[in-house]
Amino acid sequence: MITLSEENYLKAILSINLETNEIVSTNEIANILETSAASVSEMLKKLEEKNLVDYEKYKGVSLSEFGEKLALEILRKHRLWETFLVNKLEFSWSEVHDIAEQLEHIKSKKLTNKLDHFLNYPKFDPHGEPIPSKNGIISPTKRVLLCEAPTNTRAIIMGVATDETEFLDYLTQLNFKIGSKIKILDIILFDKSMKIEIDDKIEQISEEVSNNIHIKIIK
Amino acid sequence: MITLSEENYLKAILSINLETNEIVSTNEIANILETSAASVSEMLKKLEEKNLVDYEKYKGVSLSEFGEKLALEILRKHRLWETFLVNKLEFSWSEVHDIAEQLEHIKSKKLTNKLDHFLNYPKFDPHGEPIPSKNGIISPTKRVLLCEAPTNTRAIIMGVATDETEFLDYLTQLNFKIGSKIKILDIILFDKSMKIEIDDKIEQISEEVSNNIHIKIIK
DNA sequence: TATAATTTTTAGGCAAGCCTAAATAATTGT
DNA sequence: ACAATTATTTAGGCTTGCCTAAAAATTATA
Repeated sequence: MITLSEENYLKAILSINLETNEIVSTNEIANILETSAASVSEMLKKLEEKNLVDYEKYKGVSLSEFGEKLALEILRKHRLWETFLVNKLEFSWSEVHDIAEQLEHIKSKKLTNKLDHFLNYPKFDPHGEPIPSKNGIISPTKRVLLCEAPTNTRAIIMGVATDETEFLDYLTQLNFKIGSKIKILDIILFDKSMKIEIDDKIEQISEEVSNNIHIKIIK
Repeated sequence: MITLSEENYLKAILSINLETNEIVSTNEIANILETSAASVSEMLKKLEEKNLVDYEKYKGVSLSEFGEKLALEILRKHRLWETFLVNKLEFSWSEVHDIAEQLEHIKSKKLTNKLDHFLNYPKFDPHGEPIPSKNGIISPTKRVLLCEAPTNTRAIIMGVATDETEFLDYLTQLNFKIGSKIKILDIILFDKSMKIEIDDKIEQISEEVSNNIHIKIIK
């Protein structure tokens, strides 16, 4: 059995490694977990014992195959729960992290998979971070939302962040489709609404809409 | 801050007390928590320190006002999560307990209340146990389901256990309403379907239906 | 009511996970 | 290259929550 602390160490190692792609140092872990380097050293020895990490004293640590599998499961749970909190319980993006931090430790594969199904197999969490699949596959790219792009950006629509019928109907009406090429002509400071060029027409969309459109920037 | 172990002790004391209405003994707690009486003694001292229980050595323990409040919150969370798992994620009644045992320790009042709202303020969990309200009010009666009553029972319909439209429409069609007086005329052994007398008419309903009707037995 | 049986508490220990201080290894700058 | 700095590990201690064995209190029984 893996303890809650061990799970947090694995998660920390994974998240540092996803950022740096390098072997992870004791201090980096200590910073993230807000603990002492001494405690980290101790724990790394235990994780090595359990074959969850590959650790060389004074050199650094990386996840073993098994450790990575577990860490990805925790990350998957974290991001699925965040999605649940925002999409189903109507929490705002900013307040879900601490709760998901607790929920990610709930142990039940069946629960995770049923939650995934209930949420309609989301690919990104409410922060735009990719959700690892059941098999531990994780997209390397953070989603870019239309609302985050600056004026004059040219982009291709990649997906939507919500499946609400009203929203999808509205997109159809605007002729916004996966693959459509758009250009941001203007962003109104007051309400962050956008003037968008699409198919040689100009449409104005609110932030609530641009917030829910996933794009890839081109050129 | 209250620890996970402490929460489990409070919950154990509450559940024993709800059954017996008496001061709770060390051994009873040890049995429920599958731990030693010695450990229980130790913990009771700590809980007393924190004003969570009233404890007299060798005599027994009861929850303080504050301890009871916390224990009811945990019970509320447990039963709300069970309801979520069954009603939303389509778990069966029998497999949710262990998962809810984990979920009940998630700390966020806002989450609990939003979950309650999302579930449409259920009064009973999938096992028919009453769910404590936000203010810690808990109905003293376990729900009785129509499917659990024997032949010849006269009863009044008190509520439904699901809000599915198809189900509610069917009830309307049968003229089953809150307050309707019914009598169980016969229960078919083979499929547990019931012959019910209502308004001088006789209707036959399947177990799936009787399973979802909440009654009060009369006479 | 005195003794036996049971229940509960105390005493002493153990593992997990944290800490600080001290020692050791690795890295950096000259 | 080697001294100074920084990073990491080891040593020794603390708390929480558990354990077993023994002692003390309570309850049951003869």
